Amino acid sequence: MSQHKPPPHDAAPAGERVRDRIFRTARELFYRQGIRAVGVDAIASEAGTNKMSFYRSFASKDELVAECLRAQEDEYWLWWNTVTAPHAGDPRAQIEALFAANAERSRRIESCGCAINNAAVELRDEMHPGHIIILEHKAEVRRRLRALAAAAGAEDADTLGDALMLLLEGSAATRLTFDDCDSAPLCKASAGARALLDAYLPAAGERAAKRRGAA
Amino acid sequence: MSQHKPPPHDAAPAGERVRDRIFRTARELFYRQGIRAVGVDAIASEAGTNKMSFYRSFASKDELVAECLRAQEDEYWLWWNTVTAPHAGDPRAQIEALFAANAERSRRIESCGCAINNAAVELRDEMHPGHIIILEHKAEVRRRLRALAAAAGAEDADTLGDALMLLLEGSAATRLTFDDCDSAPLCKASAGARALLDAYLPAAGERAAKRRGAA
DNA sequence: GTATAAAGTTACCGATCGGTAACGCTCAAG
DNA sequence: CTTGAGCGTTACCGATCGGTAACTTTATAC
Repeated sequence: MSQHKPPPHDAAPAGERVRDRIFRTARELFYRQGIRAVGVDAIASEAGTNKMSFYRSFASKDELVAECLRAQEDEYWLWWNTVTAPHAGDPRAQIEALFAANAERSRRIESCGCAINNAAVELRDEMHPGHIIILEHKAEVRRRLRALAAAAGAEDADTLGDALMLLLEGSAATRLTFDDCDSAPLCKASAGARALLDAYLPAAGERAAKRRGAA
Repeated sequence: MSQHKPPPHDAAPAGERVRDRIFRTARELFYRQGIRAVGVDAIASEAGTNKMSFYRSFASKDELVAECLRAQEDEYWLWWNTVTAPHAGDPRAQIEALFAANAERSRRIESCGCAINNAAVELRDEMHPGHIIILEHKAEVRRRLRALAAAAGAEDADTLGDALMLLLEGSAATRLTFDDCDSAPLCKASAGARALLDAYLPAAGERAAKRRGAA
């Protein structure tokens, strides 16, 4: 009985602390099965430990949830910045790159839509520590999309930015109800975004006409 | 001790049976607080009765949830048909009417987005009796939007239909995270839909250009 | 008035929930 | 070698969950 754990859990970074294992496991389970559907017992045992170790690392389940949401937000902006960086100075290209990357990511089988939107559905209590994180994150997404629309020279940047956001959020929202990744509605989000950009960016009119004429 | 109940619950249709009261109360609570957040005890007592009467009318909570989803779907198509009927024969007008009515409804303070999408987030278990209802409902929404796009003469009807669906679903999804009804992103869904229609309906090109020129 | 169905009432079940107490082991730093 | 942090283990708590048994009361129909 020298070694009790024949690393039963998927690829764990070397030297990963118990807290990190719990955290990673919790994010995975919350995302795949829902926050309310996963108890702390399930998280702990799936992470190869037990409830006591859980509560040595986290004050409560609610606090863990909030921390998961913060991590989700950080990763999201990291993703956002990575996707847009190659097109610095070209706001339209940045928007199109966001939609392309979003489609690519959302189409993956493991995708269950937007973790933060899903959390918004499950955490209706405004006193939940994760509530404010959700609101602020979505407000920032909106702000950035509107800013991109303005930078691209849109006549009505706020309308364009909001419409783009609806396409993005719609992509995430429909992900759970259309499991065939290759024919889901979200595959058309990029096309929709392009049409919106053509409609709202003054210099894009002729380009759109040309493309339509060629098709 | 002649009368125990001084009608403590909001406007109840005369002669409403206990089962109907429970059902109406459950739909309301599920929608406002979430399905998993509401127990059968809470439903029963909020409906002015108790758990035993609940289980005399419903086989289980899961079956009640499924029945709520079926009712939600019925009401949705009733709404849809009512909104589109005045514009029979004019698919584009029907689409625009759907977006206008959707915005009007979603902007109401009591709105918590799409009950069926919210259920999809909470009921991840594919064995739940409500799961199939959700999938079929969304598939039908998609089918109808694509059909409307085709009837309107869109070059790529499936893409237009799907893009419109993303706008609609995005409107619902963002409802929970933007509580200011008058400035929420969903207020721009109609404008986005119009731009998409202009882009995909061949005869609409000049109309859009004229509108943009006049603006 | 009586039969019958609908609904209220109390008490209970096993399971699970989030969360805690107390103890023992291991391993690395000093 | 000692100390202490980190972690595993077992047992437990009160609350709530979905669901049921058995009995009583009320209202309706004939």
